[in-house]
Order: sequence, then structure tokens, then C-alpha cells
Amino acid sequence: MAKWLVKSEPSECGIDDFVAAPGGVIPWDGVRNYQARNFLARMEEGDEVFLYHSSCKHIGIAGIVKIVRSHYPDPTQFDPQSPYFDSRSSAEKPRWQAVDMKYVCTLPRLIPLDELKSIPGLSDLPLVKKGSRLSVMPVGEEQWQIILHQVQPA
DNA sequence: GCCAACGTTGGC
DNA sequence: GCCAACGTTGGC
Repeated sequence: MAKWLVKSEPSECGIDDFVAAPGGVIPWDGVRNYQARNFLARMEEGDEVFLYHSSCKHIGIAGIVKIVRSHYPDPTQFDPQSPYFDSRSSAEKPRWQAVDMKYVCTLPRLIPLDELKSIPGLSDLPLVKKGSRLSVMPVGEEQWQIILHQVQPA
């Protein structure tokens, strides 16, 4: 089962929004980057995902969610009222995908970006690379375990 | 609020 | 197909 990481501004959708959502489920839509979309499309039901808080006071990994519905056409691309509307998309040829994610847990402590950057085993993670804007990325099993261990320092 | 880094667009 | 211009991301 694959592991992932997604970025989000907590003012838009943070781990607390998952806690408050009906059934803990939130559709992950509005992704408008091809590389990120391609990763979204590879997510499968049951895959676990780190939720990263960006552009806020406490930047870092805040919790874990999981995929409860794999990719389907992102409805916001068809909605002229939506900021994510894309006139180049059609029902026959949808350009963008969404998945549904469900709350799993809030980490006992948020793991800050600078801490993640300091761990040698994570140097390949796009998240810690300078200037990386990728908002959906795969996390290797080994990387996943390293991050989990980091929650409770020995 | 600033600005470096990035992805996308569009003219050629 | 190249690349300059532009808009956006996201840490600081």
C-alpha cells in the first residue's frame, strides 16, 4: 500500500477540518498541477497520507488521513462558479481528478519543516527541496517510518 | 509583505 | 520547439 503527502493551507483545509467534517471525509479537489494530478490518480483506497500545513504559523506535518475513494473527475473543473473552473475540461475529457480522504489521526506533535529538512533520510523528499511547489507527492515506506519515529524522539 | 523559485502560457 | 513574460506558491 502506497504512502503519500499532500500540502494544504490550514486556513483552507487543515487536519482540524478533517476532524470537523461529516464522517471525517473531505474531497481533495482543486489540484491544478499535472504532476500532482498524476500522483492523485495513482492513489488507491486505503493508502495513507501525511497532511502538511503550508503558508501558516506552524509549518509542518500535522496529521494522517487516508484514501477512501480513488480518483474521479474533479467536479470543480465543471463549475463556472468555482475558482477551480477550467473551461478546457469537458465531461468526456476531464482534465483534473479528485480523491476523497478521511481523517486517521492528528500527530501528537506537529513535525516542523526545519526538522524534516534536518533528517538525512528525507533528503529525496520533494517537500524539503528548495523551491519545490509540488503539492502531492509519494512518500517511500522508509521515509514514512522515519517521519513517524520523529513524532516521539527517543 | 517580500521575493525566489517554479510551472504555464503564448508569440514567434 | 524555444523561451520570455507572467501568475502562483510558499518560506521567511
